Amino acid sequence: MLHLTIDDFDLRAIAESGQCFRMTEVGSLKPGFPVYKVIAYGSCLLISGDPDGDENSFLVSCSEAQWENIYKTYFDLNSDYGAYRDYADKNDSFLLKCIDYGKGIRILNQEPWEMLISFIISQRKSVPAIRTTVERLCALSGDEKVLDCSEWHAINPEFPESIVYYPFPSVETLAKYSLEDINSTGTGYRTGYIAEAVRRASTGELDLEALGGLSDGELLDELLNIQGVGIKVASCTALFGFHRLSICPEDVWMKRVKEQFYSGEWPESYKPVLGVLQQYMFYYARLEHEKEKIKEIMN
DNA sequence: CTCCAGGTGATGG
DNA sequence: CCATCACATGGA
Repeated sequence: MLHLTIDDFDLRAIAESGQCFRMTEVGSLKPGFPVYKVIAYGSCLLISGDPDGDENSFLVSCSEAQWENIYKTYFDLNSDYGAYRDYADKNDSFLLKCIDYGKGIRILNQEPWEMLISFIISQRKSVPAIRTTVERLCALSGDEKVLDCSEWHAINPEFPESIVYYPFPSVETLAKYSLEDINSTGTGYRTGYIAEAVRRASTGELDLEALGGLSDGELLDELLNIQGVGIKVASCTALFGFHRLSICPEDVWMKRVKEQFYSGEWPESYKPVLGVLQQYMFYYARLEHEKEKIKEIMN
């Protein structure tokens, strides 16, 4: 277990801002200190706030070397989010409110292949349903790994001693599955889209690694060539899988925000980091909506 | 049981 | 170009 000091970093805001489906709460060290399980790049990390430290103190389950080599980049900790937030216009009270609310958000550096498949699955599904289907797709491989949690269990006996997890399946792994296999995970009408993307990736016709060198526009065009990938899924893959921070995925929520607060057009000055600003807005809009729903139920 | 979910492609004007 | 519509399933 490693102790770290991390500035401008909010686990909940990252986990709940709709960018990843495999970062979930798995218990807590004590009330108010949830532990998050993060599955990425073939391994699994536990991370939580440090009950004995200040708000910038965190505990992680990996070694110093793993933290430096994998997770610092994964959590995008070498970027200055204060500089991104400075793009906000001082008179844009809506964005300032979102930024205040979502301070600590990071745009994770996730794997392109996982993003592509996950966001194909995401269309017309709720986030909990997406998580379920992605987990089932990962478990299909039977490639069961076990994470030792004894140090966490020692702090809180209610925390499990070990956690089983499955890495996200590679192209080669997915290529072994039949349509029925894929469909059994709950992919519904998107099963054919996934199978076709897998087929193209396994023949080399689709080479995601090679797309990293393209411009934003070229990258989107290549992604849009994939069946079942429209502008929304392509944008999410570009932003979350290729870290293209100027690309803004426009779902129903962002369209509403754009109409209501920006008269249908994003300010030109926001465009270089619109993907980042969008993440603050999305997080705010979604959580405010949840609050409204709760109010309705109470009345 | 009903309703809806970080959409997309096909079809028809 | 824009408006509709079907689409499979899980979660609430």
